[in-house]
Amino acid sequence: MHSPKRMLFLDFVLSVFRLNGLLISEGDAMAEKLGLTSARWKVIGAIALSGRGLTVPGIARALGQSRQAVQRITDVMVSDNLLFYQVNPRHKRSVIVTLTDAGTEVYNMLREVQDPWALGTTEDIPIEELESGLRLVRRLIQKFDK
Amino acid sequence: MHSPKRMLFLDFVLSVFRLNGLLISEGDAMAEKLGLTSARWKVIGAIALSGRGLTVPGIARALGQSRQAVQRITDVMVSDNLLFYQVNPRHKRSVIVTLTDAGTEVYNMLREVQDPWALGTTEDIPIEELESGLRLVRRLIQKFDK
DNA sequence: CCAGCAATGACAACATGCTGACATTATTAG
DNA sequence: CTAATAATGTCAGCATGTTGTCATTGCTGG
Repeated sequence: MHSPKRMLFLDFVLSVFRLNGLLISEGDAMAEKLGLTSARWKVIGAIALSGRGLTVPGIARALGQSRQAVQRITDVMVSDNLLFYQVNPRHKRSVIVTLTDAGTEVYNMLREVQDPWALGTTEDIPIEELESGLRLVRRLIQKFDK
Repeated sequence: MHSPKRMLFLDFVLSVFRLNGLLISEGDAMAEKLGLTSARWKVIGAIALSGRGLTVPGIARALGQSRQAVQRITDVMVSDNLLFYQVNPRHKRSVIVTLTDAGTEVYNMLREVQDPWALGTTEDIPIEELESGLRLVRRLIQKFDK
């Protein structure tokens, strides 16, 4: 009934909600100096990590979000000259979202803030704990993401 | 530079974002049959766990959210007869949010769905992994929540 | 006591996410 | 090849969260 595992898991779930909110705050604080928000560096990050460029639905799939939500963000970022829409030879309508030079520069500046933050945050946490935590989170993601 | 720990942590952060979205979807799916949303069972849960009743800012503090966000949810839930505002003898304006009988019933029905879900989700995950994952998440929360 | 500070409710503006619906373009099955 | 299906862009509506502001209430240090 009140099995320890059940209580433990619900505690874990609520803690993930809480951590999620705090991480977004942290991200917003870091991105603020660069005129970004956490939603925007998610998009920049997804494109940068892809190497090439991604379509809007491609970014959405990478981030696990709806394509409509991503579209709204990319439209604004194109207005802000961080991204541009490149003609897609493989699809007449679905353009490829690419980083402009300004976007690449912002991404690099972001990393100069983000990297020390990541290292500072984890300096007193053994790498094994991080690995095992990531494994758990991934496992749960896989379980829910069908 | 590209230290393994840094990459690991960023991976962890992005995975937490992803898991957060999936958990909200799971919560919405479970709560839907009861006419709730995940935002609302967070509020119901916070009140139920408190035993007595909580003020709106009290719920917000428990959930780590802004009091305005909670106020909006509780206002709707009072309209839906799940909650009611009880006069607070200790504060002329800040009422105490309490579960109605209907609200209590919904909370109990929710648990009948949620408990099997929690057990099913974790059936193939050792309790030690859950404990260590929770410890990590808590540690990060404490680090960011000042 | 009371003057200043903190907490609260109320309202507004905004950012971010979701879903639904529709038309258009791609892909696939037959 | 063609018809059905899937993917995409676009627009709309809505839920949930944030911050800011202001008036009111409560608390606290002199």
